[in-house]
Amino acid sequence: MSTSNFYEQVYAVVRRIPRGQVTSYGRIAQMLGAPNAARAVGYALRALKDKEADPTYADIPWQRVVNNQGRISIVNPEHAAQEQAALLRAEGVPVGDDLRIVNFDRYLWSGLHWLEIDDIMHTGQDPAIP
DNA sequence: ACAGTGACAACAT
DNA sequence: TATGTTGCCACTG
Repeated sequence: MSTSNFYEQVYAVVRRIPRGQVTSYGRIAQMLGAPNAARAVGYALRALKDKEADPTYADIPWQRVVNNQGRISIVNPEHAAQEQAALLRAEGVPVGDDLRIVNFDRYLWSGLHWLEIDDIMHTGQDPAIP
């Protein structure tokens, strides 16, 4: 079971990323008050692959999260990176052949502040947090 | 309890 | 610019 609070917080934030915009693992970590947990954020998204069957996690726009350089970080499986690139392009985010988002700063999501996150996690606004 | 893992990031060459 | 190295953190068996 992986109903860990950290994972759920990551998912709650990712759900808020607007279509056509992106953010980074590190920025999400900062929003959650754990500035050094960027890797853990990536780990949380990686874990989604094992939750595909659960509809609770079916609507998470994981493709909108890239590394701090505006580049897709998935290494394997092979096709995964191309899949993420395709999903982003489909929503208007230009991704170069080098898997880097063109004009990254232009599509960067402003993000959430800790007060908003605290609200989301405590009022049940987020579908995943009953 | 503890060592291993990985969709990171910052820094050093 | 392009690699390589090091620190980090939450989760897993």
